[in-house]
Amino acid sequence: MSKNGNTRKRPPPPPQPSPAQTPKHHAASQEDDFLDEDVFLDETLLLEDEEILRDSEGRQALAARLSKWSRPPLSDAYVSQSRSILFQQLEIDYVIGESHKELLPNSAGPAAIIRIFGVTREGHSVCCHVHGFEPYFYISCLPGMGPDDISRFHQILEARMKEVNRNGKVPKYIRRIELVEKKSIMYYQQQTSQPFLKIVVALPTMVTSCRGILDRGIQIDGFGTKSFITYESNVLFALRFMIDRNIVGGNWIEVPAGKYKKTAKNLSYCQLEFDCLYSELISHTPEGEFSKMAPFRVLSFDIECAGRKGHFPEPTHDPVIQVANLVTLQGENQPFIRNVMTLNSCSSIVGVDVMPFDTERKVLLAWRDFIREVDPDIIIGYNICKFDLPYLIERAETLGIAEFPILGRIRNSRVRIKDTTFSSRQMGTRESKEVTVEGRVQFDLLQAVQRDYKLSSYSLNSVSAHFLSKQKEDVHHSIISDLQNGNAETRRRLAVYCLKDAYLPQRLLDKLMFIYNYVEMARVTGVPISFLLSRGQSIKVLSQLLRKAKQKGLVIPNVKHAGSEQGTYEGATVLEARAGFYEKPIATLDFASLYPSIMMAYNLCYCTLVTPEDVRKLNLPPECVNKTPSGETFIKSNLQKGILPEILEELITARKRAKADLKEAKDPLEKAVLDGRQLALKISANSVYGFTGATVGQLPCLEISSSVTSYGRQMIEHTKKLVEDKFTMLGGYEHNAEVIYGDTDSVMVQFGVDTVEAAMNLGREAAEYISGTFIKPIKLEFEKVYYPYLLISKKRYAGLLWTNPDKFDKMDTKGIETVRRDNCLLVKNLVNECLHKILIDQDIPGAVQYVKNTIADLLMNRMDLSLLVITKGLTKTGDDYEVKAAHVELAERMRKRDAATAPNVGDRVPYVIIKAAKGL
DNA sequence: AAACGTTCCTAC
DNA sequence: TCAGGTAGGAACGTTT
Repeated sequence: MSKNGNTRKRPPPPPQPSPAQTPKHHAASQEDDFLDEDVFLDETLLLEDEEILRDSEGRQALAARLSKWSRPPLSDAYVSQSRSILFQQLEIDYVIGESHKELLPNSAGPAAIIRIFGVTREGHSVCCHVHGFEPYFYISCLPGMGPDDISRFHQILEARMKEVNRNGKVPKYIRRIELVEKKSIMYYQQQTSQPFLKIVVALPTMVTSCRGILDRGIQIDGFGTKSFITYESNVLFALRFMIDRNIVGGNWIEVPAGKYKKTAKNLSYCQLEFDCLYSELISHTPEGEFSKMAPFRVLSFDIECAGRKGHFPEPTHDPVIQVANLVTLQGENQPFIRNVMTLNSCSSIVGVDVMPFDTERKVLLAWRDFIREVDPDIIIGYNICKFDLPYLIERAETLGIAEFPILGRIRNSRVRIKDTTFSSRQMGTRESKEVTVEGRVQFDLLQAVQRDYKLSSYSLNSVSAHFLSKQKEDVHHSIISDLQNGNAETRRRLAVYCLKDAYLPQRLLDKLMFIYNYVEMARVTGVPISFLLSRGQSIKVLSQLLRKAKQKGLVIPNVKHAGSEQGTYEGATVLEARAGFYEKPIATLDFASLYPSIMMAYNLCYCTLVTPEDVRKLNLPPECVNKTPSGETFIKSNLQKGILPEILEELITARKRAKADLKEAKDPLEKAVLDGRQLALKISANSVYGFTGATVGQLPCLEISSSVTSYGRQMIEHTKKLVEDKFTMLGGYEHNAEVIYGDTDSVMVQFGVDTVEAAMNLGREAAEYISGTFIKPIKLEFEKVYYPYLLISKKRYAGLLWTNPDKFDKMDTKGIETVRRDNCLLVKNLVNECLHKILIDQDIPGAVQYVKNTIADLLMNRMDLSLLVITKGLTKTGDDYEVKAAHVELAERMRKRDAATAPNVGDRVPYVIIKAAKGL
C-alpha cells in the first residue's frame, strides 16, 4: 500500500497464504523461486558464519560488518596530498560559513561556501569546500553614471540593504559594484555592448533582497528615484557557480596537487575533504575518459511498518519493523551488500545478512550507522522521497531519538525535513514533505518512472511486471502486523518481501538505465542531477541559455510576472479529418523536429527579435529580416545569429555524433552512455520551444512561440496544397492524391495506389519534392504507411503500420480507448479486439458481432441496481438517471463476470457501450 | 434540447 | 516564482 503510487482503487489482491506456513515447507513457491533465482544469485560474496550472524550485537560481528561496508582505504599519495584529486561530482550545494582566512586573507565575516560531493575513480568519497565564489547579479547602468555616481549609488544601496536586512550580521552587504560591458539578451540591438553594473553581494540570499529594493525603486542623488530591471538575479547560487566555472552536472573535476588544503577539522564523513579556491578547479568536458562513471555506491532500501488494521501507517503511531538494504557499485550487476534489519528475531536468509534487534530504537540506529559506514552516493528506492525517508525521520522524532537523523555526509548535521504545505481548493490542504540528505543524491524510482513513462499503474509491482516481466504477489498491508507478531519464520517471510522491495528498484534502475540517462541529461543541460527529478523542464533550458549567453556577453533579464493578462497564443493546425475506413495505403509525411527546425531556419531568438518600434526606426533592409506569419520581425542570421538557434544546432549536431558513436561503440557501458546522451539531446532540443511559451516561466517570449507555431501552420497547409496540386492525373500520375488528415507536423496522404510499395515510393518522392521548397534545415520525411487505416476523428485513429513493403510492423492506435488510461480494462480489451478484427482480420461483421456477444454475455444474469458505486452525484433529470443506472448496472455486471476488468470509480465506459447494453 | 463549461487524457 | 506549450475528443455537469 505504501508503495502504491496509484491513488485509484483496485480490487483487493487475492488472499495470501497463511502466515503460519513456514517458507521451508513450500520452498518451490513463487516467492522463494523469485528470490533464490534472482535476488541472491551471487551468494559467494555473502556466505557468513552462522554463529556471527546470529550474534548481532557482538563486537566481532560489528567489526566484520564495518570492514565490509567501508570504502577502500586511501593510498599514500592521497594521504600525503602529493597528487591531484580527480573526482566525478554528483551534488553541489552551499553553506554559510566563516570566510577562509588562509585562502582569502582579505575577507572576513560570513560567506557562502560551495560544497562539491563526489567520488574518485578508486571509489573514495570526496567533499570539496570551495571558497571565494561570490553571489552577484546585474542591472543596466543609468546613462551618464560615472565612477563617482556609482560609488554614491553603492553607499545608498548599502544603507537600504542595512534597513531591509536588520538582523543580518555582515560587515558589508554590497561587496562591490563593477562597471561591465554587457548586452541584454532581449531584442536585437545594433550596438555591441552597453554599460551594466555587476552588483556583488555578501550572501546569496541578499541577491533577492537587493533585487527587491531595486525593483521598487531607489533614490539616487542627481538621478531621482529610479527602479531597475535586474538581470540574472534569479539564478540559484550553486547553479551560478557551475555556469561560471563551466561545470555541468555529473562531470569530472580536478584539483591539482598543492592547490588544495586538507580541512583542519573534518566537517564531513568523506574520505577526502579539503578546501580550495574556486579559481583552482579544473572542470573536464564529459568526453573520452571523462565521459565515464565513477564507481558510486548506490543504496537501495525499503522499510516495513506495522500499521494498524485499516489504517495507513503513521509515524506517530506505527513502528518501523524492518529495513532492507542493498548496496551496489555503479557498473556492477550484483549488490555487494545485502542486509535486513529487523525488529525481533528473524530466521536466516541465504545470501543476506539478517540483523535482528530487540528494540525499534536499535533498528533505527543500526540503519543510521550503516548509512554512515557505507557512505552511499546515491540513495534509491520506491517512493522513498514521499514515504520511507520522511517516515524514518518522523518516527525517530516520535521515539525521541535525537541522534538518528544524521544521515548526510556532514558531521552532526541533522537531515532537514521541509514541510511544504500545498493548499489548493480542490485537494484541500495537502502536506508534502521534502527531505534533504546532504551530499547524497536521492533518486526515487517512482518519480523517475512517473516522469518518463506513461503507465496505467505505478505500483512497484505493476511497474516491475511491465519492465522486468516479474509478476509477484505483494504482501498485503493488512497482514504485515500479523507476520511481525508471529515468529522468526513469519518475520523472515516479511523480510523476504522487504528485500524484494529494495531489490526491484535497483533492477529498474539498471534495466531502464536511469543512471546513464540522467547523468547524461545533467551533462547536456548543465544542471545538477538532483534537479532532474525535483525541478521542472524549464531550469534545464535556462541553464543552457545562461551558459551560452555568458559566452556572448549577454545577460538575461528577470521579467516580472505579468499576471494572467498575458494570455495565450495560437498553436498548431490540425487538418480536418476525413473520417472513414481506408482500404488503400495511406502514406505519412512528417517534418523532422519541426519546431527546432523552424527556430533554426528563421533564426528565432530573444536577441534577434526586433521591437515594433525598432522596425520603424532602424529601417532594416528587407534582405536582413524575416517577418513571421504572426507578424513579428526577426533579424536574419547574416546580420546576427540567435542564441536559441545556436543551442539547437549544437544539440542536434551533438546528437548526430552521439548516434554515430553509438553505432561504432562495442562496450555496453559506453553504449549506455551514448544512448542516454542522444536521448537527452533530443528531449532538450524539443523543450526549447516550450520554454519560450511558458508564460509563468523564467523568460517567456510569446513573440517567439507564436511565430514558431505560425510558421508551422503555414507549412502544414503548404504541404497539403503541394501534395494535392502535384500528385494529380493531370500531372501525369495514376490518381489524384488526397490529404485525408494531418496534425501539426504531419500529413496523411492517400495517393490512390493499391500497394504499400507504390505508396512508399510516392511518399518518398513527395517528401523530397516538398522538402526542396523549404529553407534549411526544415525537412519533410516519408516515415511510414498505414494500411488499412481507420480514421475516426481528429487525434483518434488506428491502422496497420508499415515501414517496409513486405509485412506490417504493428497495429498502431492513437487517442482511442485502447491507449487511454481512464477506461476500464474490459473496454480496452473490447475495443482492442474490435480493431484487431477490423484491421488485421478485415472482418467488420465479425467485429460488430463481437461487441454484441460481449454485451449480451454481460447481461446474462439479472442485476439489481442497489449498488450505486460507479458515479457519484446523480442528477434529478429522469433521463440522466436512466443513463446513470445503465452505467452502474453495466459496471456491476462486469464486476460479477470478471472483477479484474470491471470499471472502478472514475473509470469511463464509452457511451456507445452503454447504449448497446440498453438496447439489448 | 441545445449550448456551454469542466475534467481528464491524449496527439503533436 | 514549484510549474514547458496548444488543440481537441469524450463524458458529464450546469445553464438557458
